[in-house]
Amino acid sequence: MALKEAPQYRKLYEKLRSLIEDGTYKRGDLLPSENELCAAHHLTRPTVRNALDMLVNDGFIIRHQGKGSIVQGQPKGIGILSLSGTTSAIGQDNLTTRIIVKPNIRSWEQAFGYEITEKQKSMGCIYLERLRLINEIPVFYDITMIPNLNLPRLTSRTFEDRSLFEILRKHYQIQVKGGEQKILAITADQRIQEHFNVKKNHPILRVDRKMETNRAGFSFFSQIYCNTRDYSLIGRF
Amino acid sequence: MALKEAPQYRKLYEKLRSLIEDGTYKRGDLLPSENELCAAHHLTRPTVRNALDMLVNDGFIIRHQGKGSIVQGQPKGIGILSLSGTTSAIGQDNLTTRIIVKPNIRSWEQAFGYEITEKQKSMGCIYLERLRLINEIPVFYDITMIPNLNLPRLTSRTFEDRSLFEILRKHYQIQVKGGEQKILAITADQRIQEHFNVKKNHPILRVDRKMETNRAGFSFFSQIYCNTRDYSLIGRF
DNA sequence: CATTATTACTTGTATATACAAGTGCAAAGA
DNA sequence: TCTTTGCACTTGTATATACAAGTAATAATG
Repeated sequence: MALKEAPQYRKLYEKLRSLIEDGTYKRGDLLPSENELCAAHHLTRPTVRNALDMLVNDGFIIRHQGKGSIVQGQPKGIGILSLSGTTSAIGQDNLTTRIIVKPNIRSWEQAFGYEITEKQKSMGCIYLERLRLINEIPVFYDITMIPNLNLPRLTSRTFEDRSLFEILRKHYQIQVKGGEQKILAITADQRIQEHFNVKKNHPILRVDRKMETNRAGFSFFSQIYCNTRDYSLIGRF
Repeated sequence: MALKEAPQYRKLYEKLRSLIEDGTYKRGDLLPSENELCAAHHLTRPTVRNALDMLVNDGFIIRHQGKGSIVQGQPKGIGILSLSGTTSAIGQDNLTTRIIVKPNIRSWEQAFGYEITEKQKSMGCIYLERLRLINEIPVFYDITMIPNLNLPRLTSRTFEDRSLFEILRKHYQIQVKGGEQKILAITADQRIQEHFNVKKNHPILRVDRKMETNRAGFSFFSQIYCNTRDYSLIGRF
C-alpha cells in the first residue's frame, strides 16, 4: 500500500510552515505575495491560496487585503498547549525528551476516561510514556495511547527528536483537527513526585485529552502531568 | 458608513450553519451535495466549497470523498471553560454567582502579568470579583479587570444574571474574538481556602486570561481560580 | 508645501472547466 | 446465487481567468 503523494497545496503548506517554524520568516514579516509564490512554485493562485488558507487556519499567518500575508508566529496551538507545542512555546534548544516507557503494543479498555470503540479495543494500542525537561528541569510527563491501526513502523520511530504530531502529519497524512480535553489540578502522587523531584502535596496540572484527526474514527489520547512551578501552560484561543 | 454586503460564500455558510444549529440537519445527516447546492443557490462549485470549508473549519461538518458532507453537530467553543462534573452537563439552574467585590473603578499597572497600554493605565479599570457555585459548591473564583473606556453604566449593571460576554456583546457590540491564557496549578492561599472551604495544600487551578475583542486595542482580563476536585474544566479545541 | 489623484501593487471574490479518486449500487457475468 | 464489472454519483485537486477592493507610494495639482 504505497502512500499517495501529497497534493501540491499541501506540499507548499509544509514548506511555508517549516520556514516559519525555523525562523526564516519571523513574526511581522510579509510572506512572498501570492503571485510570487505562484511563479516560484509553478502553481496557480487558487492552489497557492489553498495553502495559505491552511496557514491562516492554523494561526501561522494573517492576511490583509492590499498588504499581504503577515507572519504571526507560532500556531494558536491546538487547545491549550500546542502539542507540537511544548516545542513551539519554549524553544527547541532547551527542551529534551526522555522516553520512560518505550512505544509498545498493549491492550486497552478505555483511555483516560474517554471511550474507545470495540474495534480499537481488539487492535490494542501503542503505548508510551515520556518525560520532558526544560533547561534540565522536568516539566511534563505524558502518557500517550494510539490505536494500533495501519501505522507501520510507528513504534520504531524516534519520539525524541520529532513531535508525535509532526510524525503523524508528515508520514501518515494524519492531521489533528480538534479534540476534547479535561483539565484539573491534583497533588503529585508517588511516581510523579519522583519524576518531577518534588515533595508531597506539590500541585500538579493534569490534562486528559482526546485528539481527533482527519482520518475518520481515528483518535488518540494522552494524559499530561505538568509541573507549573517554573513554566505555566500558555495557549491562544 | 454602510456595511458592505456579505459575500456569497459567507451567506451560504450562514444559511447552512443556521440549518444545522436549528436542527434541520441533524448529526449524521448528509448535506445536499455540492452540485445540488450550486444549483439551488446559483453558485459555482468553488464558491460552494468555500462555504463548506468554513463549516468544516468550525467543526459543523466533515466531508468524505465519494460520500458527501456529514453533519457533525455543534461547533468547537471558544477557549475552555465549559464545565463537566460527574453529571454530564450542568444546567444553568445549578450555577449561582455571588459578587464578592462589586464593580468599581480603580487604577492598575498591569493585569495578571499581561501588559497594558499607557492610555489604559491612565483611564483606570473596572474591577470586580465573583464567586461561582455549582450545586451550592464553590467552584470558581474570578477577578475581572476591564479597561475603563467608553462603557457607560457598566459598573451598575448586574453581573449576576448575565454573563459578562453577553453584556458586552449585546450592549456594547463588543465581541470576544480570541485571547491568550496561562494555566497553572497552585495550592490554595488563605483567601482561596476560605472561599472554597478547603484546607491548606489543596490543589487549585489558576487561569490568567487576556480576552481580545473586535474593537481594536480593547482587551480585558481575568484571573480564575478553580477547585477541580468535583468538577474539572473541559473544553474542545 | 500640502493635498489630491494616479498607479501599481496586494488580497478578496467568483466563474468556468477538467480530471482524479473514493463510494455505493445496479447490471452483467460466472 | 455470488462475484465482478461498470456506471453514476460524490468530493478532491488543479488550472485559467476576470474583476473588485484595499494599501501604499508616487506623481500631479492646488
